[in-house]
Amino acid sequence: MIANAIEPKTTTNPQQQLKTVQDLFIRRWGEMGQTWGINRTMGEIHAFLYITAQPQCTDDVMERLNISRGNASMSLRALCDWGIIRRLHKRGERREFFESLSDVWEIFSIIAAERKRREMDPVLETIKQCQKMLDESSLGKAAAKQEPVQLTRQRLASMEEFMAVTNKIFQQFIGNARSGLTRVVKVLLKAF
Amino acid sequence: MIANAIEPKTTTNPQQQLKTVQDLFIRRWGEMGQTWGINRTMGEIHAFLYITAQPQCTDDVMERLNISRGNASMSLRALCDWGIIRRLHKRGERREFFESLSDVWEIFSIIAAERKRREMDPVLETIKQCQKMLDESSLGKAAAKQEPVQLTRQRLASMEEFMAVTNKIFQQFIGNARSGLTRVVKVLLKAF
DNA sequence: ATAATCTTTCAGTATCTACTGAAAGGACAG
DNA sequence: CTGTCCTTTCAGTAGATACTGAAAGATTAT
Repeated sequence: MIANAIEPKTTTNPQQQLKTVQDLFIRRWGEMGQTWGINRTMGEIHAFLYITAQPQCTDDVMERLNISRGNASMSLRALCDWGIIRRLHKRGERREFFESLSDVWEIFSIIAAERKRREMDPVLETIKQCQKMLDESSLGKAAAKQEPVQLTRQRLASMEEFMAVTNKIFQQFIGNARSGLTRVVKVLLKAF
Repeated sequence: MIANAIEPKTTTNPQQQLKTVQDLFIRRWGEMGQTWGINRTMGEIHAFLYITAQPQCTDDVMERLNISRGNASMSLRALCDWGIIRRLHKRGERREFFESLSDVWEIFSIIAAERKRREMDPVLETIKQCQKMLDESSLGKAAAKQEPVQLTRQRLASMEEFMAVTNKIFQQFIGNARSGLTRVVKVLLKAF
């Protein structure tokens, strides 16, 4: 509230500067969100809650990001469903507030887990199904030996191996969310 | 070409079965592609080239996936630009053929590298810029100590640490594409 | 040169996704 | 119960993205 009167080094006031910085972050985070299964607006809302590090209500969000009430409501709910922000009731306040999880690693881990479930798991399942449909007992011995079948089976096998291994990495990461990223990385960096 | 005449175990013929299996894989891979910065059609084309493991020409792609010439042409070019499929000239053939990279780990590594470049790098840069705009020399000592500023600076710092570390992991993975995933994973699995 | 074969481009269109604003739905206060 | 304050829902619309098909551009054969 109190403007810093004697401060020759800057021309813009600190309040304004803080807002500018936050907006910078918000915009970038929103862009990034788009490619993470979270759309721009959801990304921006999350960024706003994260970067301010203070509970905000629906109107705060609407004002800051210039979005409609409906959009704010739906996006906030979606973020709650993801689990990367939380509802918060303030004593004596009628309206609801929202805050972001503070632990970045936890946030990332939640998103990673969801993406694994929605994207990788179905592919792995499909690959297994495909392999069954191409084995000898399904096709017959002679047919199973034809070149096109063999080639496809090989490709399926390589892909399965890759996915299985990637899945394990994900699980390790997700499972170790609490211990932070540092440990994982130390191990990795030492190994190479 | 030669149908397997005496094969009591299956009712559908092997050719048909192979196609069905491939289509299953193609559809799933296409869906997954959407969330990887590659749209459904591009994903499907890549899946088709990968799973058949044989060079295919533009008309093959159009026919198999029921898409227009224009779409096929543009998507194939985009996949070439990504570097996950390659053009291939056949002796005495006028038209061009395409084939997928065969090494899954290499494919993944190319995509990961591109995503890091397009998504993570800009965010890291923005964070650094934000931090500069909030340090004492920009805001003045008194202003820099205000609570909202402190909170934002903390959040920026946590995020930077996280991103820096994630970046390193990516680089390790990308840099070790040739050696395969297995090595990375063995290290990880042992560590926990 | 002309024709034949294949590829690329792009304006127009279809399809999908995100957003708005107004109306309906709680929840609490008096 | 009635009014106030806040949230949610959703039909309609705006905006973004993907796709088509036809025309123009290349390349090789004759």
